[in-house]
Amino acid sequence: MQVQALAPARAATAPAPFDDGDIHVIGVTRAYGRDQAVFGEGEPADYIYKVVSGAVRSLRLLADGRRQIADFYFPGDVFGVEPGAERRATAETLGETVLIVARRATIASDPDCGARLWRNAQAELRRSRDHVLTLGRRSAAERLAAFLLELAERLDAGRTLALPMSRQDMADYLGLTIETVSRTLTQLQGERLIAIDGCRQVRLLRPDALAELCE
Amino acid sequence: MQVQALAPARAATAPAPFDDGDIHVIGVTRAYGRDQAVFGEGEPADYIYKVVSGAVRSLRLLADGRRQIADFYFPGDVFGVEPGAERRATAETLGETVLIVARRATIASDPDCGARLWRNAQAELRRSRDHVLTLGRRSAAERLAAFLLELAERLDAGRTLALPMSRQDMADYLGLTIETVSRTLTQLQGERLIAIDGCRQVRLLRPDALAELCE
DNA sequence: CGGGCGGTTGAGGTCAATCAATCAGAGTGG
DNA sequence: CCACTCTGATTGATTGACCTCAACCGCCCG
Repeated sequence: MQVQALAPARAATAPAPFDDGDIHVIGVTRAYGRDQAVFGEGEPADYIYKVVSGAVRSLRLLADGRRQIADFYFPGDVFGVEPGAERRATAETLGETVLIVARRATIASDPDCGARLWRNAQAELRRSRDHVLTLGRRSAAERLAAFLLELAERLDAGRTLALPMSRQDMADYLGLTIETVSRTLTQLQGERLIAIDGCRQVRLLRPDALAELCE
Repeated sequence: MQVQALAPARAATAPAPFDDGDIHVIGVTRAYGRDQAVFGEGEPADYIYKVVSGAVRSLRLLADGRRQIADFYFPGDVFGVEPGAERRATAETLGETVLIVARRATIASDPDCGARLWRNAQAELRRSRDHVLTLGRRSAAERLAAFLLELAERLDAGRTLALPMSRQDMADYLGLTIETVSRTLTQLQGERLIAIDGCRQVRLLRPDALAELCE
């Protein structure tokens, strides 16, 4: 769980555009190591980011160390766009990750950047609303089922899913403990809804039944 | 908890602008009774709304009836703006409520409506992120403390807070049961952090201590 | 071979849910 | 004005899902 906040990002290469998706900005690609901080809560929000490869978690901490992951970002996702001057959450890489980084001001040069930012914010809001439903009202098994299905969709994986995050990250996203995540996964495996092939690989044997669990 | 979905909204008066705040649209004011549906999940998302007086809850239901309130809207708040064609949640009034209603298309006529929609979505997203932290990682007492403080701020109440919603609504927002909400409020009262004057009125005796509970 | 790390499994504890009365206030009708 | 009812809130007793604490496992790497 240690984050190498001070380790420098690994080399900035030539400028590259935010080419796919609908937010276009000229930026610089940057490679990060595992568990590196991209930005921290309270820092100035001067840059925006787009994931090229790898993955990022956005999280908040309570004073006693309790941790809640608000969202994950995968290739193609834009993150770090905020209306205020200050970051309201910390962003960290999950594994080796490449990002495009652009000054926040850059994006305003886009003629209808407003509409694009809006759609981007709406996509995050939609996920956040699903997340609220999951955290507020679903059981551990239902949380895991919803999580695996969402992940399969966002990663465009078929039924074989390579988990980009640790059990701890899953727990902190789902509002559970690492032990409950582990137990619940083996329970789902026992019910033949999933198969676990090494701890970072899951096959969805019955996506229909998983979806039913989420109603 | 019954919603009078079929009861007609009470009279539409002369056109009125979305005058304050930053989203401006010509619309029509409309009065709703208590617990009336403004729109339902799955319906077409053709209109947007602004609260004039009263309050609105936005909620989702699981198949077995579990209910999660995603957000409340108070005077000045705009809600019902969605990128898709279909509503992803139900909106219902809490008590007697007046809304301005406008066709969704109307808003696009605003030159930089994109930027305004973006700020609006960001405000909702910010609240949703706080909500995720609360649901994922806080105890019942911490949830209530955070809720009361947020409410006081959004309603611009001082220390004396008129709750616009029932215990059931609070429970469904906070991911608790009505019994736990009730018990926890009396516990906070016992600790002299709040005083309860009739079940719809709360005084925050020690907002500092409540804030500390939330870290 | 030994140590470390992430994950799994087990035993027991805890906080909130559930089930069940009881209570308080608002509205109704005698 | 006082029963009576209905609804929402409170309180109590018990249960249960998930957490905590602890041991263990498997894998990687030195």
